[in-house]
Amino acid sequence: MLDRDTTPELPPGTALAWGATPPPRRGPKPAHTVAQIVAAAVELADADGLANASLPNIAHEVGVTTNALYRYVSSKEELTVLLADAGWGPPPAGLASSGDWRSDVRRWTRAVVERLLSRTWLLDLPMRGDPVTPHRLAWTELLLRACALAGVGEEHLPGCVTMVSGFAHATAVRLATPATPAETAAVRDHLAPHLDRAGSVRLAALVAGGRYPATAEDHDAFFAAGLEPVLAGVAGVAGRE
Amino acid sequence: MLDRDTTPELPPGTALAWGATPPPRRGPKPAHTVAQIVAAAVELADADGLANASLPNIAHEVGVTTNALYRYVSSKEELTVLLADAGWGPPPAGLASSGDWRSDVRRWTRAVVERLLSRTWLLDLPMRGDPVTPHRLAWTELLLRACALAGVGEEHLPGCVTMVSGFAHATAVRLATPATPAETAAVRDHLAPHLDRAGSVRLAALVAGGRYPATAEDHDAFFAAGLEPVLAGVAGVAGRE
DNA sequence: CCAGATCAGTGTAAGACTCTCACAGTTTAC
DNA sequence: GTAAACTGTGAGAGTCTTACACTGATCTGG
Repeated sequence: MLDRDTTPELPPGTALAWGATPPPRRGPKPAHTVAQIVAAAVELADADGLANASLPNIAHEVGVTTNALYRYVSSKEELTVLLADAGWGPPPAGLASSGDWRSDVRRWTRAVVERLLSRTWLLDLPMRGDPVTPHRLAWTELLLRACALAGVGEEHLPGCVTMVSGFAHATAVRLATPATPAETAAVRDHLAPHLDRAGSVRLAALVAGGRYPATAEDHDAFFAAGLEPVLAGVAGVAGRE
Repeated sequence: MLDRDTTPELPPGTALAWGATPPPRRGPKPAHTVAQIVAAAVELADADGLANASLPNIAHEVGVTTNALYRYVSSKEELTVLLADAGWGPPPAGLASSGDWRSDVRRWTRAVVERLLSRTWLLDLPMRGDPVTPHRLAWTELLLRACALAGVGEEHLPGCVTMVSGFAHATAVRLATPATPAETAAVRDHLAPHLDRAGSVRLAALVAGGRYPATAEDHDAFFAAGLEPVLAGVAGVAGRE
């Protein structure tokens, strides 16, 4: 039972994520650090998915007993928060503003999708509330700047952030499980009669047109086409301030 | 090991979700149905979150042994797919088109957010790929119609759907854990110095202005403000066909 | 038409996991 | 030297899943 929580009002893990280090205390010095533990967890998740980042596995990787981890982290939930922030990591250096807000938003969204697709276990992490950890906030800050550069006013900034990041997340979710051609065909054949019967004319048209679900090939096309309404949305609230 | 899978190419649970019933077979008739099991799971999740919908709990609720469930469902994953579709349920009847596409999109988005906030365990379900279950597709069909009514062309329909539903999902995620005033204040006080030090001027301004994170009071304002760029985005790709 | 082989539904039991807590031993700082 | 903290051992209450025996209903062969 970890008792070093200096600010119990904060969501779990928040203080630790910002590098809060309690003042030196009495007993023997810790043989490891929270950063080491989180790094091990990231490695395990990268290797074999989120379920692989279990406390026993992490402990084995670090070289301690499962229980020793509870000296560094008060619960699995807290470690999950740290894992999420570490999994996102800092935004790529190339995301600095180019002066063209459309390019900024486009590159930001692409970077998010790429990160989520290269670390699909980030999609499995339970997320609630607003991001309050350093890396995730760094990503948000960049998006905020891009929107502000476009001329979006204060009252529409949160909305634009929610729209753009929501689109990025939804795109990653859709592309995260690349369907094999056989699967796609099976789904199509299975769905078509049901859709007709249910009167889902729009869906039926998309399925018949092969646009739904998107196959792995047209990742880029899907992304680019989806980005257009997003950019139009930002521009829409930016113009009429 | 359930062997009744008629179309193994389909994602797990898909066939069952559409009510696939294998032809009558030899042994004793099942004492229960998949629908009963899923209903019990929904009830448990509604009562105490997704973790409460465990196989032992579901089995207890239904009145059988844990293992008997494996005669109806081949794995927990498959049951999770069914649980997701049942949790969404059919879209409310009031979502039929009003003739005004803006109203349609607005009401659709609001309905999604409301459903997600009244069943926050839907946010905990692992989601990948495109929805292929009946209720979720019914929701999508309605959104597609609203976008088509706005004049969005075929090539932009998937993008608009992704944008709008992504926004709805992201909004629900942000509002799902209502922060107490004390928590909000604690986060604010804790974050402010870090943001200044990191040069996150935009975030610092939002935090200082009290707009970030949103408190429980301004759910509606947050939602309404966020919806504006979304509607502008749909309008943006609808006009220039 | 009836007997019996065949398979499905169920219960009991057990395996390999998970996260968490309690206790004793050891090490460090006050 | 005392008090506190790190670590290991042990254990408990869960999770999902598989294997095996038993009962019961259907289909097949005579």
